Parts: sequence; C-alpha cells; structure tokens
Amino acid sequence: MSECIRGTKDENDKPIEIPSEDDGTVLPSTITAQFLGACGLSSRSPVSQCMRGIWLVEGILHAPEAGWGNLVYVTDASSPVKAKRAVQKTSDLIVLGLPWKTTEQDLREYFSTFGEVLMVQVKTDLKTGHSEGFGFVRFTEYETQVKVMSWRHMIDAPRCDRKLPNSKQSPDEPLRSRKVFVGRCTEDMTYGEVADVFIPRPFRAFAFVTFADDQVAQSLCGEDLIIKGISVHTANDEPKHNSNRQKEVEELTGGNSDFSKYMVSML
DNA sequence: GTTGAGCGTT
Repeated sequence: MSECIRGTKDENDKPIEIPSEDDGTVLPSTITAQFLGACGLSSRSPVSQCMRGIWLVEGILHAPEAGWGNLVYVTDASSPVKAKRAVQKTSDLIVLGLPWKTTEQDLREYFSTFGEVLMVQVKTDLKTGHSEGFGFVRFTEYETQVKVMSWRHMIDAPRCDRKLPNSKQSPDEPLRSRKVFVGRCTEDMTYGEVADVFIPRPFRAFAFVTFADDQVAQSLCGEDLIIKGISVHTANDEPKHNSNRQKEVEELTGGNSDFSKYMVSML
C-alpha cells in the first residue's frame, strides 16, 4: 500500500509529502526528485531524541519496523563529495597483462564490443618499438566503463586486468572492492558466483577472489570461516588502506549470511 | 606454505 511520508531538508522547515512505492518502500530517486543531491532519510526517535538512519537495502529505503508513521524524515545533506559523484565521468582505464603481440587495433576491436571506444593505447618501448604489455582505454559512456571494470577479460591471453590507473585513484573515494584475499585455502577449493579468481603459481596457500557483488565481497571480509573442516581466512585485498571502511561495511552488512550461497565448495 | 602484478615519451 502506497502512502505519503513527510520529508524535509531541515527539521525546522515545513515537511513535504514523499510518495512511497506500493510495497511501502521508498526509492532514493523519489527523494532526489524532491531534494536535489539527497538520496537517504533519517528521523528523530521520539524516545531517544537521536537521529536514526533509514535502512537502505540494494538501493531501496525500507520502512522502520513500526511503519513510516507520522514522523518527519530528514533528507541527507548533499556533501560536495556526493554531489561530485552524481556526475560520473569516464576516465582512462589501464589494461595490464597484455600479451606482447596485442596491438591497438586488437584492443579497440575487443573493447568496442562493450560500447563506444574513445581511445586506446598500447605502450611501447621507444627504442625497440615493442609492446610493454600494458595499455589504456577510454570509453564514451560511463556505463561502458563500469561494465568493463566488472569482469575478467581475456584478450589473447588467460587474463588481462583493468583498473583505474594510479594517477586517477581518488583518495576520498576508495572503491568498495569486490575482491577478497583468501588465506589458508587449499588448492582444490572452487569458488562459485565470482567474477575472477587469482591463485599464485606455484601454489602458496592463498588466493584472491573477485565477487560479482561488492556487498557480498565486503560481507566476507575479515571472517574466519570453516569450510568442509578447513579454517579459511578472508580479508580485504589491500589491507593497508581501508580498515576503517571495512569495519563500517561489516556493520552494515551484518555478517556473512550469504556466504553459503556464494563461496567455496570442495571438489 | 596467510596479500599477485603490471602504471602513461609527446
């Protein structure tokens, strides 16, 4: 049953009515349509007088247990960072692990299947003119960039990683990684529902697993899991940068209930 | 046997 929720940008302002969906949830786009740059809600608890955020699951705002009620919901302020994120521009992606023989034409052909390509480069040694095994690609549409970033690619070779170049990593926005470090694994473990797996050869008892979903990946981080009698350790793929972020996300995702669905089974 | 491997001549 659809209803109207009282929302405002400032608690002292007169609230305006925000329509909910038929199932009682609210879409962030509905919020954004009324309050530029905002996409979340919180309300002041009549009991504790504290502001409480509204639960956001897979991009949808869910009513509190007691329903939306007659409370006034305050939209989240649009911080400069969020405002910047709304306009997603494409950037060059570095493509690593290219075979020596791969040419710019090969790269363009390959990436054109995902969307319009603005530019490709294969970096070559100035003296010898031969490929250095990496290059860059730039797409017209940010959508295409996201698509290409999401999955493992094979360009005349078993694996070609692509990611934002070091020069383009923004320190205020560490991408929530879909990749997890798996320690103490055994060689015969297999991984389900994943985008990529990296196992060092020769085998060294750890692996990197990239999941299709960053929420799943993050919910696994930091867990010690028993799988078929073997204790497996999972952690963030690059522990040095984002331990705080990781804790935050762990609290939000509330443990590893999805684990059995997604992770490891023994052969 | 608990953190791979690579980063842009103009």
